[in-house]
Amino acid sequence: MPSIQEEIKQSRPFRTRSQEAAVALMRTADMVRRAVSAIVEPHDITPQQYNVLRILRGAGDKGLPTLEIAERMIEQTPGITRLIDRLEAKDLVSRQRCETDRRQVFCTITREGLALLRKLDGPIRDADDWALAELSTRELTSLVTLLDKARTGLSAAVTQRRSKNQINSTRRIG
Amino acid sequence: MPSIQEEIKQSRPFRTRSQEAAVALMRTADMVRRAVSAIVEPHDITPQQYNVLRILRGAGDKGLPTLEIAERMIEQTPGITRLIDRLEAKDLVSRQRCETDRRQVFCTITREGLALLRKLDGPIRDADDWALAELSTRELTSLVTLLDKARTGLSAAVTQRRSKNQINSTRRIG
DNA sequence: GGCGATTAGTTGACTAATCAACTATTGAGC
DNA sequence: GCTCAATAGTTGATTAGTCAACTAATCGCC
Repeated sequence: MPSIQEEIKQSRPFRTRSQEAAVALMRTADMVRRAVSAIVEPHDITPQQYNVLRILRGAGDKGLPTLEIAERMIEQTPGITRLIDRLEAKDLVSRQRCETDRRQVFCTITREGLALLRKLDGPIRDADDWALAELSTRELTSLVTLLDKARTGLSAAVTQRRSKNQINSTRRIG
Repeated sequence: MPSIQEEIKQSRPFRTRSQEAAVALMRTADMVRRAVSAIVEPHDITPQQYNVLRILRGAGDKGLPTLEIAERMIEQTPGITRLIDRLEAKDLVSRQRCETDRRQVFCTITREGLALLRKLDGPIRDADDWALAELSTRELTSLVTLLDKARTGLSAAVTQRRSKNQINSTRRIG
């Protein structure tokens, strides 16, 4: 098994365990991201676009307003408009302005979008299962619990930089 | 504590625990990435550029060849050349062609680069510690162990798409 | 020592992400 | 019902990431 120190060939060991944990977390997540990428890219969508389609399938027929989708994404992005532009261009998503509140635009997954997801469901589930096959059910539960706990602390740290819309650019004065 | 189901407001629960774990992993990693980003961006470097500087500091005076850096990065990227171009433009890194093997280019961190890292060391360590403060030392150890184990399975799944150089583009025929 | 294969890295063309600034619509208070 | 603030989303300009194709240097080996 690849200890982190070995894997990144860092000469000195980690100063703190939390630093080691943070690096392990990021490296593992990157591998998962690339595994997902390898599955969805042959169908000409990115992992983020896949994420949007999954969210919209979960949302059902009435769809969701654009920024609501952005909030639910696994990786937050300010580029939600153009992300959905690209999905709309491929006819995987359709948009319609809300009549009761004309500021909002509801996005819905199309038949084509649903068909694409159905093709990907099996491979993605298999990949997740196989990728994490090293871990027992108990270990998976434990991992999820630890990650949930970590996010509790992190949500304080990140102080929810994007309230709803774009990042609120807390940059230095200079 | 925010259960994942709640957090992403997914109507139906996860089909498998490994899927839930994969999502928890990615969401947590994204939060860590943004926390790091919030610290390093005011100094006009990206988290990836920060990662390169850290690697080069670890490598010492003799530096490292370009692609060796790419291999050690937390998030793999094929754009290593231009990433280092940007660091060189800011005088944080210097490059020098290797005399014994003129194909290689050794990259070294500059005095300015080291000075920048010194400014960031404290805040980054504090952020890691504080962010993961919800977890006890035992829990952190457990988390690292579980993540290491997960990567063992994943490295088989991802089948090391980039051997050394760029991604070897195993794309569909059509 | 010459020739094909391999390795190291760069470049060009294209796509995607980012942030600020903008329009359109709604809500709140008077 | 008018004005000011807030919300929802888009657009423009710039920067960064991606992949294929390329150059240059070295290696294997006959």
